[in-house]
Amino acid sequence: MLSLYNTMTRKKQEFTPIAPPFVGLYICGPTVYSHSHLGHAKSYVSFDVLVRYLRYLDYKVRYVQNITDVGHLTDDADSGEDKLQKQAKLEQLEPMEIAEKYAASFFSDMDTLGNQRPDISPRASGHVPEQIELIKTLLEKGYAYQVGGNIYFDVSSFPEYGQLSGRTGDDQKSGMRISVASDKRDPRDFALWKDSGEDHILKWNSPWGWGYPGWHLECSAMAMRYLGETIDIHGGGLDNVFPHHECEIAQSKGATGKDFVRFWIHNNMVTVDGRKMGKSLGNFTLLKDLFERWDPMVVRLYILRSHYRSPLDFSDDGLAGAKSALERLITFRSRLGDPDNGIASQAVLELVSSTEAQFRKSMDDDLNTPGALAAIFEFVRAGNIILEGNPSTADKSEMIALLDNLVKGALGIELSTESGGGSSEELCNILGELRGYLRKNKLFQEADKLRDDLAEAGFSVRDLPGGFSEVTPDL
RNA sequence: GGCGACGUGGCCAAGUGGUAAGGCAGUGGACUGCAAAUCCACCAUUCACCAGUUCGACUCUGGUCGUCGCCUCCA
Repeated sequence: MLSLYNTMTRKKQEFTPIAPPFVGLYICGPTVYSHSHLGHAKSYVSFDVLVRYLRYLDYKVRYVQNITDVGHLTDDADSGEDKLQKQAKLEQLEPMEIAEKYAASFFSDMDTLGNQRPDISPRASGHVPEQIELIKTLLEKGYAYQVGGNIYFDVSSFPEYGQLSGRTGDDQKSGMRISVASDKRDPRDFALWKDSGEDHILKWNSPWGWGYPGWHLECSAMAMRYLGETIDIHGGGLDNVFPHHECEIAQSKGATGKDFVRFWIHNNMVTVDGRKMGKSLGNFTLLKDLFERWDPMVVRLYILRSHYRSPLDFSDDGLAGAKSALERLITFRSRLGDPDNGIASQAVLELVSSTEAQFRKSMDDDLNTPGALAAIFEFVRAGNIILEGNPSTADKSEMIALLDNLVKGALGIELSTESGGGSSEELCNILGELRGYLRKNKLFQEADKLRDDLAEAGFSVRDLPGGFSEVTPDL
């Protein structure tokens, strides 16, 4: 039975959906005004594994993840510049060109990491009517008030505010940097709709004049549109708990009178030298840059080697460790060869089923991927021992199926052996044969020169029994 | 200042009230022409520190120190 840590209750709870086998899942997506960084990778890999594991458990998941393409402000809630508009000015493009460009970049990076696409990727800009409707309802019910062209949510009207984060918003004393907007009744109140003013490019017409929706509103509107008024799971980064998710709850429950979310799931942050990696700190590593130095699956494994609720401190040593670990998995997979039919031996069937049980036990415990990986590595050791004894192809196929199911299926780690494509594979075979020939004729100096040269070019050589050498490209 | 999380071997990282998974790195051995891969063995009497509860705590309670996050857009 899967249990998940619910931020709302601050404990692990058995997960059951409202209407099994269907699960509605909403994850806060990125604001698309720059390329994605490692922080995004950790977040979306974590949630991808949640989706994959739910599907592995045979749930029918609808995975919704928004794209925020309505500019929100660079500063606090009431001043500063629209981020998309700012970037548009910089790149001399339309704001929507910025959104399009970086949304495409985001999807491409996520694909590279092996994340499954969300079932729906709704854009905030495409759901302004829904947001306006939500505001109308909140105004009617007395949860919101209008000041000129601005609409604010009246936090004092919603006593549950603060339940999720344990923060009411009025405990802000010294040390905080908020500058209170003059037209709010209460500093805790937050914008539902903002008057666009003169220089705001992204704007829509509304009953309150030209303007644009508040940041928190889009998630409420889109989540409810596609998943209903009460959704099973809502996730996002830990840094979104307050104020973003707190405000979402207030808006949504205020409007519908129903509980908005049953399970709140939050993943922890990526740090660099112990400091949070963030756009505003300028210490982020772009995924596109990272992928030039590290295989995307190395990055994925690196992320999954720590728990999603723990911070991940980014380091090259860590990546190097993950790379070695991944190579161990890939080597094992390639030793298994191609799958075939047949009945596996009792010993292998037992190994496979105990591995799967161990794997599930860890994953059921709030997606404990480090524990699940430990089960896999124990399996790899046992499997390597079995391979020494020349097992049947049926045995090997059984082990392949397990890897496909757990490592590839549930964790999304691709253990592909061919990365170069057909022609380079053929070339590798020819070079492997050449080294085999040289060794057979005891021309060791020449054979080793070939091996050294290949190593320099990024290929590993392994001598196999039978006089043939295997040449494979490094990760 | 308020709220919250965390502190496990050289590095990373799980974990249970009954005496510490796994990965990386390292050491020794088997295998190899030499390697690589693989296997075997070794690698935390100890889980920040100090009290307390308990027959027994790394795991529960209290305190101390340290690190980090949120309180402003951020995954």
